[in-house]
Amino acid sequence: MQHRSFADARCPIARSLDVVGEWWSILILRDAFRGVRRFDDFQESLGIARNMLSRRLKRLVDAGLLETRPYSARPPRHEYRLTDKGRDFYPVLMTLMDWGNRWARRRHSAVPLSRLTREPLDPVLIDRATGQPITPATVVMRYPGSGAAS
Amino acid sequence: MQHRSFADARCPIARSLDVVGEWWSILILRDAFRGVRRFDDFQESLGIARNMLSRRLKRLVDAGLLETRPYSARPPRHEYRLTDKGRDFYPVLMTLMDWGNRWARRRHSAVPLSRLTREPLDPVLIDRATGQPITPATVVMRYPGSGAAS
DNA sequence: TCCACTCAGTTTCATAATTAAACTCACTGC
DNA sequence: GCAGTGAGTTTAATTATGAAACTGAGTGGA
Repeated sequence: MQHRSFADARCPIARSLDVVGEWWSILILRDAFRGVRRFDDFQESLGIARNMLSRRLKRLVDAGLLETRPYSARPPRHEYRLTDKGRDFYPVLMTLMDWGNRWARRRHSAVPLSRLTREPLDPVLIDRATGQPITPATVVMRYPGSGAAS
Repeated sequence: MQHRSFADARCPIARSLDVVGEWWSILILRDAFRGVRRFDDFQESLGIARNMLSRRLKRLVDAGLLETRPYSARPPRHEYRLTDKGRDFYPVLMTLMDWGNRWARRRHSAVPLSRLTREPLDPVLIDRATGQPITPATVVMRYPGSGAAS
């Protein structure tokens, strides 16, 4: 039982997609951030086929974004929880959410608010060191063999 | 010729994935940001099957992230270019890239640098209004029916 | 003891998506 | 003419996905 791979080891985007690029994986992570932990709850929340859910969870656990934790010994039951690696995926979900709210708007949509101000969030990506916004114009890529290009 | 849909219209993440969640779509956008514009160049760069590339490009054009532009009338030829909607997808690619570089590291990997300092970027998501970092702890979601939850 | 129920899957089979390779079509340049 | 280019389609074989039924360890009640 393989999963497809984009296999361009030099590209960090391709490597990320190797782990989360399959159908459902990102929505499973979204649910995990919402607090969903159990097999049947994921299944009902997503409407995913049970065998697919089983595979995706396995993959996410193998990749280290989720971990299983027993919450009952008798009967033996466990739940799926985000690891640090999984929690660190949050910015991807937020930028996806923001893009969806900006460009694929619907009348009724979930909106992220600042916990402080209760105002809708306006997420911006900046560089921690310089404070500069990160845009195609402010970034150069450095590829394995030295140099730099846009 | 349908494409699958997650169909949860209230979730902006699901709506985004409706457009870019299929295999290859995100890597096509990545290549577009790198400057790739022509069918055969995408095909060679990605190693994608030509009929799949054709479908994905069509979908991305229909969804408004790419547009076709003739660059020669005789012979009739066109290229694919990012629209504003497509360019606005950049933060998703950057957060994916950052996650990949942090958690799926390889010896030789492309790394984004600040154009100013030529130092590796350390992308952080902040709220434009408050300047606060955006993390699960600083966000509450507002769902269509009023209230708020984590 | 028997029966119904829960959770977390697995199995089976039908349907849909993806791939590789070959083919099309409108040109150009020799 | 004839080979070559760019941008795709078509076809047939391979994979992935989905729906529904089934499994297995255990609980709780009659």
